[in-house]
Amino acid sequence: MAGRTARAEQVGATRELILTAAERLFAERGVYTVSNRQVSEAAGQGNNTAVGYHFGTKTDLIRAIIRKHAARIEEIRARLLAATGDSTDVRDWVDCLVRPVPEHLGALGSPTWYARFCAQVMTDPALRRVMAEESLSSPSLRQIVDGLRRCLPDLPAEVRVERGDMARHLIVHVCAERERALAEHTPTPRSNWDDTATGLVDAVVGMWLAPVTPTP
Amino acid sequence: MAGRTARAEQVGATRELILTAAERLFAERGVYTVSNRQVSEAAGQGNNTAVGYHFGTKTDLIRAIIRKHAARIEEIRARLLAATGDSTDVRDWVDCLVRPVPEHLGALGSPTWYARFCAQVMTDPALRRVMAEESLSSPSLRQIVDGLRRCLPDLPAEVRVERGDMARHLIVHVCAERERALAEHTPTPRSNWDDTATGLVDAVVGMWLAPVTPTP
DNA sequence: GAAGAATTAAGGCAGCTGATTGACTTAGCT
DNA sequence: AGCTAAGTCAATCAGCTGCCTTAATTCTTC
Repeated sequence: MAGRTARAEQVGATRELILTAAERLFAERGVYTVSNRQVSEAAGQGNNTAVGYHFGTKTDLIRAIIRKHAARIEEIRARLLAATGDSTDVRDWVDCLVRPVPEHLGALGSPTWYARFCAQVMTDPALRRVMAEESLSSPSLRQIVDGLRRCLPDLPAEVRVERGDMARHLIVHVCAERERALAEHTPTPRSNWDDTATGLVDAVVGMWLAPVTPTP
Repeated sequence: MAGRTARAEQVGATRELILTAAERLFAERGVYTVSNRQVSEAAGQGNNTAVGYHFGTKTDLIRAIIRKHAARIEEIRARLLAATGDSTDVRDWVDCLVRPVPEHLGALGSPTWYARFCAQVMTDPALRRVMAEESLSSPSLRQIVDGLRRCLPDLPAEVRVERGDMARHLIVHVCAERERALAEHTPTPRSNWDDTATGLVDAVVGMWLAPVTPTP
């Protein structure tokens, strides 16, 4: 099993090239306007069908991109979760919920494409299922939901899921917006990903603590 | 000019059929997976190229769909704006910002497709420009931004634009989410569009009033 | 070291796309 | 009534798509 280096490494490198090229093209031009051929070419593969060979369909490729980042993000979330313990401060749990994504983007170094990619996948009527499946497989997310529920026992269950959805959308789209601004050299409200996360946490905490107007 | 009825009415009806069919297909299957041909057929036009004839490119068709709804939404916003006057209550201005969209969707009657359509257009790297152009042409939106600024004079300018962006994304995606749930007969957090708007306003007001953590 | 498998390359195929074109139908004007 | 122009239809075009097939290359394993 010592001989797995040479070949397997080459294959892994090719896969990585394809994943990176795909993520970039998808983010910049849109998931549906970019063909598997173009991805293969952009990855430097003379092979027309490199994507098909290594990943299968475009949906499989997208799933692979998500998984690649999910691992890192999950690590960060687990770390923050450990630090939070059994806090009863809403902000601690919102930190766990919000910070992993911008922190991951910051760690990637400029420029990044993943947030714009995610925003598209989350919004597309066909692809949103893929993203949902991959997200649901994270046990740490469930822990955060539980933690928030314990902090806010009086909040009606429907409002909790409503505001959870809002937070999800907010995280992804604010990061995507900043990513786009960076790519286009447009001014951004915050000067780095860490401050972006802070602004996001401020807003999400405010949202979550907001009083609920009763509806008849 | 009295004789404009017969022919012009037919044409207007055909255009309307195409717009409705396109909006529905785009929302359900995705803007890029639906071809102009399929739109023409779904609109009952034996003509392959009805979309091209009446609207031009797909982008032009999308712009026409946006304009069609924008007029109604603008009316509602103007009405709410008049009622708000020169209030100094944040919630009044957030009402003006948030309620037009869900109220418009409610007035359309179930099922609707526009919110899902908008979510896609807003997120796509190429189409987002179209949506931005159409939105910027609304003077009443600028009034609301001004009103909010007067209510929150101590909020840093960057945080104001940041939270304005957040509100924009929240409105569209929460409405899209509810629309999707209605279409799939999945339970929704709120039982009608009016309550959805209330939940959205609660959250956006909380977000806007949230304290700002200083960043070095 | 040679047989064999995995990977990459290259070309070809049917199907669909947007866009153009010309023929046909119908409304509105004189 | 007859002409013009707008609207509708159907066929066609080149270009691109995903997918399949067939070499060529490279590494593994016996």
